[in-house]
Amino acid sequence: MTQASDKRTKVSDSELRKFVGYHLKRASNVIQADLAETLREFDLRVLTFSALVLVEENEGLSQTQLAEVMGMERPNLVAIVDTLENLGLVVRDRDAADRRAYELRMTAKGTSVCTRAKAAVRQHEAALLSTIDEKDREALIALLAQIRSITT
Amino acid sequence: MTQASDKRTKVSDSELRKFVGYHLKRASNVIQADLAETLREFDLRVLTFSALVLVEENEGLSQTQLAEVMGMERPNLVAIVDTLENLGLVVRDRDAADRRAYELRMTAKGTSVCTRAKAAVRQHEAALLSTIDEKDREALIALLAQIRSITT
DNA sequence: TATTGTTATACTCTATAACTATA
DNA sequence: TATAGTTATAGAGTATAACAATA
Repeated sequence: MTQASDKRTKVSDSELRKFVGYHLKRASNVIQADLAETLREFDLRVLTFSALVLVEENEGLSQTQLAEVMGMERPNLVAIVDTLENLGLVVRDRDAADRRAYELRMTAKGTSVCTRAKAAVRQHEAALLSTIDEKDREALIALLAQIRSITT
Repeated sequence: MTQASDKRTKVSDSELRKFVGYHLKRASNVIQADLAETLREFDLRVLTFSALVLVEENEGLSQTQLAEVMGMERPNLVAIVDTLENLGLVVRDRDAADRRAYELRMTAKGTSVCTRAKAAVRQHEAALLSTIDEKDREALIALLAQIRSITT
């Protein structure tokens, strides 16, 4: 029997659809999966890409600062910075004023990869969200930013 | 030195904020964390809660059907159904017509827990999103559903 | 042959506790 | 003592390959 059983009319998720969290997670999964695929050609994951963009925009910041702005714990950042350093995209400079800390800086290659990766992500996201007009996209971002800013 | 260094003006994420995926992930993290906390008193995680609600709405469905509607691979569902069965919330009934498959059914306890958990989630979500009016919340859900439906 | 459920496995993301070296 | 980075570890979520039982 290759086809579905007769009793298998259809599976409904209408109860779950009442919850914003359900929609949020499913939508996030779609975008994250596309994002991960887009970044693969640069040997970047979503988190290493985010970290790279943040270092570029805030050169010299410490790992503690990076962890804070990324909303994650410091230990989880070590492997991310290790990866970026091993790829030759970022360097750890000892902070002369506080020798416990590092100042994270871009390499020339890091800046180049960052620019190209951002362009690729912009392009893929635009294609993926092409059915949503500019006004709705801005409204969506505003609502998501509002949710994110909830302290809990 | 307890306070921040002078050079630490502020860390900016304005570059990342250009991407919908960034906002989506951060917002999703906030809601999922609250959801997980809400479900803890019922010994449920986000995925076991989702599965429980889906079994209640579609009694007799198979694990393959459940995996499909949840958007995940079959192997990952085994532990979820195991957990629900161990909690006494769901039972695996052998399908008489196809003895390879199970029909997933609610227990009385499962129905009771499901009803109370859904109420708790509704309540926590309403409180969390209280600053977003009904119209915006519906617009948000519509946009998220549209993104989710992208096949990729 | 193909499908259902399963085991084994691996990768990613997230979190906490405890260590080291500096401050 | 307190902080920056680190190690070790654990819990979740997700994915693929391969197997036994059944179709």
